[in-house]
Amino acid sequence: MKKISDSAVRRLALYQRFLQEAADAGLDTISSGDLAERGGTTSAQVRKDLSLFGSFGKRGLGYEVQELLREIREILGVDRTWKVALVGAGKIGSALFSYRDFQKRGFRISAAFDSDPAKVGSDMGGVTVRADEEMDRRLRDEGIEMVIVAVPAEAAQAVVDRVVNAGVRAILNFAPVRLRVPRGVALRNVDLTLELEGLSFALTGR
Amino acid sequence: MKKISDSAVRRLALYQRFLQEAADAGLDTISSGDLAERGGTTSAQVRKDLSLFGSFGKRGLGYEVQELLREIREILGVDRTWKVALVGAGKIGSALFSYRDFQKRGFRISAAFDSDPAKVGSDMGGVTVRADEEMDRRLRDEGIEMVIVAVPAEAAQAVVDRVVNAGVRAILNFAPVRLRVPRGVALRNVDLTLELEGLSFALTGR
DNA sequence: GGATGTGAATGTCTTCACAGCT
DNA sequence: AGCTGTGAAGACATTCACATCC
Repeated sequence: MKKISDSAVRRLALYQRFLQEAADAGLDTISSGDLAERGGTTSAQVRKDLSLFGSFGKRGLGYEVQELLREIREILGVDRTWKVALVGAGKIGSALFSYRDFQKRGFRISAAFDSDPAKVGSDMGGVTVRADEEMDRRLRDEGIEMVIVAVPAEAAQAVVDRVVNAGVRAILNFAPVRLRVPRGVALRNVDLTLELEGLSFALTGR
Repeated sequence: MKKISDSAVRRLALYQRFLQEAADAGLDTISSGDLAERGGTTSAQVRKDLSLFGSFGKRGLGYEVQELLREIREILGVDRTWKVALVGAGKIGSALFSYRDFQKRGFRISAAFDSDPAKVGSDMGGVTVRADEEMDRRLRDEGIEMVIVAVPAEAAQAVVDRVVNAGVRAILNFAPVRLRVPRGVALRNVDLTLELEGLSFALTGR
């Protein structure tokens, strides 16, 4: 098991998206140059990325769209459905819950939890918001594989500890804190304020 | 104007957050080691990052919390308020609108636009959602400096073209597309599905 | 003594350039 | 002829290690 950089994985996910578009447009083959252009990278980068996993192209021709799409989906593990739970049914949480793309791409949010009694029991598109206390048990019982954390910063670490303890090994965190997870648990952060601060820096220019 | 890497900027924004916490906790000085520990990096990295902008520490002592905080806020350009507009008042858009941290960190969303007549005219915490057609003029008139794009993927590029044309030079994009912007315009993408796909890859392990 | 600031060393990622297939 | 696959080169980022200063 080679070590694949985070940026390579991101690009693969992008290629997948472009390949899907190309497939929808009825294209049969696509070259590394085509993929590169759409992804804002170079053809060499595309070929290097793909070569990490095998040789999928035909020299002189390019890549067969359907075949490469299938390969990349398998590599990314998105050739199946993932069971996802949402912790925190506030504004961001509910927005994520009804985010169409998740469903479309095979990420099924089949459980939701909140510590606010006012929210517990409410229905979110077929899924009932459950009490915080039920979380640990239900995560296991329902075989949840990924958790989206959308709770206040102060609560996030405690939630994550419990989630990890319940056997979940992938976490997408929206709370603006640096979380600690054991080795072997995948963690991605979406830090909205950080992004705006990055823009601020770019405008301030230094 | 040196070239500063994206990751360095991200880390600076993190240090800023930790410094704020340290300040709130009443600490006077902090060492690169302390900052590193909280930020999941190394003390050498912290010092390198800071050294890109100057020498803020005292040997043998560390950094004076208040002073370093002030410096970093100035470097990032967050020692002021930014005028932000939101385009797309759907689920994600409205969630972002009421995201407390933006306000708290000096990002004031003072305008919102949507193309859906049903949403136009509605009030979002003191800001009235305006029609899409009014966007270009209002962006200029209100001196908007950053725009958050939360529209469907198909609409995003057109929105961005107009926004750039209206003089905005910083864009935070939530639509799952690769946008084209002219040089000189800062663009950050928050691609939620991409993040989940990254987790999927991590779990699938290859 | 203790922590910074920084050149040098190392490691990682990207780009180049071309041999090798189709 | 065209485009892939890939070593080698180059660029970039991180880590080391130590002289420097408080």
